[in-house]
Amino acid sequence: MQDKFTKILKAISDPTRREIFHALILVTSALPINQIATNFNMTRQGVTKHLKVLENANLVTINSQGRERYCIANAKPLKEVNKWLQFYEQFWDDSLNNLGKYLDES
Amino acid sequence: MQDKFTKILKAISDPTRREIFHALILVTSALPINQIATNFNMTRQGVTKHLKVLENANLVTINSQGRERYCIANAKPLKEVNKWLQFYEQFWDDSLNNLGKYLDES
DNA sequence: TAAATATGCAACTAAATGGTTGCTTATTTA
DNA sequence: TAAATAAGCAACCATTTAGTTGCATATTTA
Repeated sequence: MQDKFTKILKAISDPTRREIFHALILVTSALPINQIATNFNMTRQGVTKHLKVLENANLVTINSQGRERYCIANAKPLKEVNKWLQFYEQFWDDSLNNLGKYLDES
Repeated sequence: MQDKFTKILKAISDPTRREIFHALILVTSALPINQIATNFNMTRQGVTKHLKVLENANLVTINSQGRERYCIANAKPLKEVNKWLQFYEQFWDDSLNNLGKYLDES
């Protein structure tokens, strides 16, 4: 299907998913799907779909407890995005760019 | 349509576009569309479409010179992604998380 | 000026996305 | 045990996406 990194970026490229992820990060604890859904102007199934995408990117972990499914955010995959960005930092930051050139020439 | 930040994330969430962007960053100079297209296993029009998405996210700047259109990469919008990630760093890095807690309690 | 080159534009396609509704199933609770 | 609650699953829909082909246009170059 899609490589892990692409899944992560696709997951966070949707504003609603970023909102869901952010809300889950802030509460720090795990929340049942219904409780998450009530906070969004969308059907439960819509939210469930977004949660599935986040889960697939490992940005959310879901585990069942009785009839409820508790969702908790996991920021770790974002490290990969950060790592990917690091290479480009020298190109957006001119002073770092100069440093890069300096190191190349020495 | 879409907010600027979402456009940036959507632009880099496609592997082909990341490749195009990366190639452009590496050459540092501006390249005509045809020259970019020959390096990808895709029609010129396909590449053009991707370039348009990148241009829309301001990750690529295009300017005409005669019959050619020169494309150059611009990494600056990636700063915004970096900034967005900064908040979540405390949640993926446990030591920072502890620091955060420590600061909260003091 | 005629041929070649670089590109744009439009139409089309298949698949993915973001969302819905309707119904079923499993677990609680009264 | 019956009603209420939490959720899954499937089908559907409109829009976007990633890509194509075909053709027109503008600029070079021979």
